[in-house]
Amino acid sequence: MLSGDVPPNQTVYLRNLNEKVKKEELKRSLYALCSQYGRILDVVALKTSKLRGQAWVVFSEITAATNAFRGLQDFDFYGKRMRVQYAKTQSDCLAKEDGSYAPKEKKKKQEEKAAEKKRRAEEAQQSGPDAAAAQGNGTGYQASRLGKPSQEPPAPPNNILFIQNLPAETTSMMLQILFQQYPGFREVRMIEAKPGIAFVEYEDDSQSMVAMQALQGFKITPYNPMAISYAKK
DNA sequence: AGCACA
Repeated sequence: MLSGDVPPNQTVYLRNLNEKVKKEELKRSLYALCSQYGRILDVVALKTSKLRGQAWVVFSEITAATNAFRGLQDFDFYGKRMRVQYAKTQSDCLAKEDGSYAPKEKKKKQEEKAAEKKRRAEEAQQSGPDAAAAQGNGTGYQASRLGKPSQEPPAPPNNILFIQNLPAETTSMMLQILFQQYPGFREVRMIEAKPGIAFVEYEDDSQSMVAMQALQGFKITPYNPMAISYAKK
C-alpha cells in the first residue's frame, strides 16, 4: 500500500498540519473539510509536543475514509500540504460502539490523568454540555432553518455568493478552505459586526453557481447547514 | 516526522 504500509481504516491520520492554528478551529475546519467524504464520528487533535500538527478524523464508513484519503492528499490546508494516511489503530469512539473499548493502561498517561482528576475534583466543576461539535453529526438531524426564512424572491445569478446561517465561530479561513476547492475562487469576506454571514466571490456567475450547488446546505457543524444565495447587486 | 482518544 502506498499509504505507508498502513491498511485502510475508518480513521484517517493527518499530518503536516499548520501548528499555529488553534485546536478548536483546527477541529472545526477539519470537520468541515472532511464532511464532504462522509459522516464524521469524531475529530481528535492534541497540541502536545509529540502530537501537534496531526489529527485523526473518524468516519462512519471505511469507504468515506478512503475517499478522504484520496481527495485530501496534498490538500492546501492553512498554507501547508496536508498528508493523509490511515490510522494505525482503531479509534476509541469506534471501540466504544462495538463494546471492545478498554480504558488505556498506558503508565504515564494514566498518572497524568489521575493528577488532573484530583485537581478538578477539588474545584468540583461540573461543566455543561460542550464538545458536541465533533459528535453524532448530521444524519438524524433535520437542522431547522426556522431562524431565517428569507421571504424575498431569489436574487439573480451573481459572481458573489451570500452565505447565511454560519456558526458564530466560523472564520474566513474556514470558508476559504471550503470554497477555494471550486474553480474561479477569488475571496471570502466577512463582517466583524455581523456574525453568521459571509460573502464569497468567484470570477464569474457560472463558477459561483457550481460552488453554490456543491456546498448548499453544507454543515460546518452538525447544527448549521449553510444557506447560500446570490448576493444582491 | 510524529499514531491518540483531556
